Amino acid sequence: MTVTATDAVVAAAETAVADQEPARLARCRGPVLHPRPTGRDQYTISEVAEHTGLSAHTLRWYERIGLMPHVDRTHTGQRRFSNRDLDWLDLVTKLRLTGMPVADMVRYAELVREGEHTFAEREELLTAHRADVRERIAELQDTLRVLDYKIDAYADARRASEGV
Amino acid sequence: MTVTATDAVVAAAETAVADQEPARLARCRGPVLHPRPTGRDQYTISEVAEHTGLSAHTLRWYERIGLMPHVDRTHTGQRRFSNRDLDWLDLVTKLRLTGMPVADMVRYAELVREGEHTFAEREELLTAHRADVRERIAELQDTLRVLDYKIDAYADARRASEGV
DNA sequence: CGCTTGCTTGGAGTGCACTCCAAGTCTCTA
DNA sequence: TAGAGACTTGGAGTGCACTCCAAGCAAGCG
Repeated sequence: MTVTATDAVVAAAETAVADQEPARLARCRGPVLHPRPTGRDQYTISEVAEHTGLSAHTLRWYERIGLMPHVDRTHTGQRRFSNRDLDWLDLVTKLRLTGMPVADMVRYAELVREGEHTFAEREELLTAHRADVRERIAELQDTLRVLDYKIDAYADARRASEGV
Repeated sequence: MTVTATDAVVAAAETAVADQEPARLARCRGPVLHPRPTGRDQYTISEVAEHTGLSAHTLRWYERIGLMPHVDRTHTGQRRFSNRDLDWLDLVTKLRLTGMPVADMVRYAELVREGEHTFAEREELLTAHRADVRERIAELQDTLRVLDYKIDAYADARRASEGV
């Protein structure tokens, strides 16, 4: 497989998001547990597992079902993940945490592999998922109100019985 | 099974949340699709399925695994759900939508059956779940930012190619 | 009375997303 | 160079939350 100009453009687009993300979101999180070592572009499967929190099993399974772009191999066939692979896994992990079905992520991965002419469909897919995510946030906040109410009720009951 | 004073108190506490909820949350939703008919306290399983969006299979299964309080039966053994059952199902549905495992909901149902002395543990259980929900909202909002960024990028690409 | 439709049960089946296994190969450290 | 430990594969197994099935009972209608 050769790397075409189109591939490069797509890859750049794909990578840009992950690249700019840590900076934007840094304030939301504590220190990253397993910072990516700088100046390296080769990771064993267990290093990637450690870094992403996915199991090595899951990483192999992702590759089997077409959710990973082709991962480099050593001359003896062992996987060597690149920083770009890690970027991709960061995105996949985010989408997974927001409940996107694996089948949809595989579809998205296919579109990415197919090149630039799938931009429109990718945008559609992500837009649909964004609507989902927004709905789910609303549901969660809905439930949060109920939880607050009930927890308050139980706390009141506790205080009343302790205070007597 | 007799209804004790404790049961009544607990039931009132359980019901209160569901009762006050539609009013509070009405602004967030369109018209309710299947409003509960007034002046009725007897529903067949298919009516409840229609109302809650759960399947009749699922309702029977909820009862089997102890997620429903005992449901009344006709003299021939058919289920007749009460308004209180519907209130309970509303809560269960909310908790389920926010990803509470069924096992945890069953545990909560048990605590409710056991009476007032389990208030503290119920509060704990709900508080733990609330923390979960908050974390998940944060995750979703995190991903929302990434989605916005990527969708924008694709939209820009589309506009650029159309505008040339 | 027969027909249709709805309800009952325990148990089996489904789909998703992993998760593990067995048997063999490779890499690293002493 | 020997041994520990990490890596490989296809396929089987797991856990969750339903989802359906078969066989039978019950209610309402023409």
